[in-house]
Amino acid sequence: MGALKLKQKKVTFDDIAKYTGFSKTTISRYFNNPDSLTLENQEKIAAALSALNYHENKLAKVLANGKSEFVGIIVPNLYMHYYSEMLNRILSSYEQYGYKFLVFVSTGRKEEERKYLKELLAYNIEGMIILSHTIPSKELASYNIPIVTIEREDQYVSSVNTDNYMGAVQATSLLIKNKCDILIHINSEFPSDIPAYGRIKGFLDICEKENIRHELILTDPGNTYKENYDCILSLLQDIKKKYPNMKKGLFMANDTHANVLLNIIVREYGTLPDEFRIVGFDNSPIASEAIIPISTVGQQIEKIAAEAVELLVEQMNERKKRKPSPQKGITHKKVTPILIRRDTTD
Amino acid sequence: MGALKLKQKKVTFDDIAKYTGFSKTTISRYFNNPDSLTLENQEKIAAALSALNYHENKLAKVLANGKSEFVGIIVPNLYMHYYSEMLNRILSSYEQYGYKFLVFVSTGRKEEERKYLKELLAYNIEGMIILSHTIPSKELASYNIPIVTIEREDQYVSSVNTDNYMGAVQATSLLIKNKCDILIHINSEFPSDIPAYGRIKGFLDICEKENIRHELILTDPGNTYKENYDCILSLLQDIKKKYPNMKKGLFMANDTHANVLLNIIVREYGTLPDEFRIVGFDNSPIASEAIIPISTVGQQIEKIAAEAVELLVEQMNERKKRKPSPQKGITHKKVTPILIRRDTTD
DNA sequence: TTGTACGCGTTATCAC
DNA sequence: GTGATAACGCGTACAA
Repeated sequence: MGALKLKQKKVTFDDIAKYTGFSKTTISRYFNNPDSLTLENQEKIAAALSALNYHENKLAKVLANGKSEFVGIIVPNLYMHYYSEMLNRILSSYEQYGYKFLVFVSTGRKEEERKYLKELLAYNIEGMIILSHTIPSKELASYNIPIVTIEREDQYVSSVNTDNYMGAVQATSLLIKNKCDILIHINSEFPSDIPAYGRIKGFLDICEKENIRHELILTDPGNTYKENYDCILSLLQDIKKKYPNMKKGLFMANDTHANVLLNIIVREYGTLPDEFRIVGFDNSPIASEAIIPISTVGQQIEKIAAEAVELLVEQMNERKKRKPSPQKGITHKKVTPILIRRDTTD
Repeated sequence: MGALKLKQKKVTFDDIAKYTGFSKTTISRYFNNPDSLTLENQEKIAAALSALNYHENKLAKVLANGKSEFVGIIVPNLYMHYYSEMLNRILSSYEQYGYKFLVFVSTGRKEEERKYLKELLAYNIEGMIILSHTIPSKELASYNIPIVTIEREDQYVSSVNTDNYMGAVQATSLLIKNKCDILIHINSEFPSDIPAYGRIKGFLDICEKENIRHELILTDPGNTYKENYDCILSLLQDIKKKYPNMKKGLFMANDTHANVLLNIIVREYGTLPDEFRIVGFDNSPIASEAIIPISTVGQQIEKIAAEAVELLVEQMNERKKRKPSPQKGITHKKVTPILIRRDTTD
């Protein structure tokens, strides 16, 4: 062989062992149980490590002890601030727990998402956090691995969700306090088993309880700004005709829609007339960046992420100890949102 | 042992081998070179796989053949739309290339980021994509592993960047065509070796070439909306005093700042007076969601991500073939941005 | 076309 | 406190 390093062979415990005169076992112990070595020998090994420029190989470690320190994540997308911020917070938990995250973005197609799950399992992930809505929780549960979902259907798995019902109650109550004559909630149609349905229920319950005139509008406003705009513009025209001379309290499904509505109104009136009060949902950046800062129901993304990771870590630790594992029941946590009053309400 | 599965031992090639009467090798071939088996035997093995409910173990595979199919990513944050959208596109390349992504969010601290790099290397990643600015490219290059950076200092590594200079040229030219009397570029101070510096240079070059009166304002407008607002409000007041009765063309560093500026003006005047023309940068959602849709220089995030992944894949493939590898020189790609005219310019 | 034997780099289980 | 040796699950010469 020539002089130059042709293969860049990696330094292993074996090399360290030969170099120091110890056995591989002792080198392993240096990392996993250093106190069992004499200080002198610890130093010898430490010197060898830097002399040989050793780099650890976690894959070999995983194969030997089964602990990959991997967590899988599947998010629906990253263009919605809610998801990217949630991912941000989840990833940041590395500092605290040391888990590494394998991240997939869903296309919404079941078959592809199953491929993701298969890949994740092939890498011995210890658990996963699912935000995508594609695979039913029953199927997720069948994988028999620690799972926590966030803000999605969660009948058969552990989850952390915003208390959407309470959020809607807060928003609706604020509009009532604003002395609105008619309350309108604009949202999309979706099944009653996903957490966001609580927003609709909360709105209806409070309106009925307080005996306030109200209307629920369920429609699909599309995915682009233009589609949102056209849809909400047409809704607003109907509303103005239907409820003239009444103070209208508009509870929008999210801040993006609230902003569209606000823009339409401000472009027409030059300002937000007293006749309209608006509350959004999420406290995404657009709510504060809007031409008139939007009152909104603030999801506590940081807290949700923290609780989700904590819950998952608990389950993963559980699994490392017990053998038969007493099938600890699933846990559903709720995080209460915070009403943020800005300038689209009194 | 009791009757219940206490350990959930995983099915391995050995189990399949015993079940079918073949050797492990043949099972391995079934996956990696199926054509070398008779069709009959392929079916036998396929049957065994589902009978025993086999699940592949990629970690073992990696340990044996060295190909982890892992790519590491370090992003500065995910609250900026630019980064989350870029991550989105990069992750989506899984469909095309099959690489799995280990994602870290930088805290900006060098020591911690080195820990991330160490972790990534410990898992035998085949390459990495770096968006964070923390570690100098010289140090990155020393890791001696395929690397592509995006929109950051890139002297010693391959990279894909927006052609910031051309973007600035387009924005500035648009303001000139709008017959502005004075052109102002508001940006932050940063070193001249990062790509974004091209925005400043492009602005200055065109203004001087066209002999247009101009001013460059370098300042740190802070990280929150409030800080942005206060800073830009004060800047605007100065500008109005300094250039009364002149048509002012304002080229902002990004759409977020452009939106803040726009909001300040619209709140004061009720609209955007002809006296002000505004161009942002990035084409982030806020540009189209603003009270008046903002003209901007659109970064082609999807294209940048695609080029970055392609470049990285090339390098990773290169490395799989050659032994001494002729140290293929580093590559710097530039993607031209697209000027998007909306309503804050004529 | 199929099988044998060993290597990948670490941990676990016993010994001493 | 330290060391042999056998896993962990799969790939790959080499042989047959």
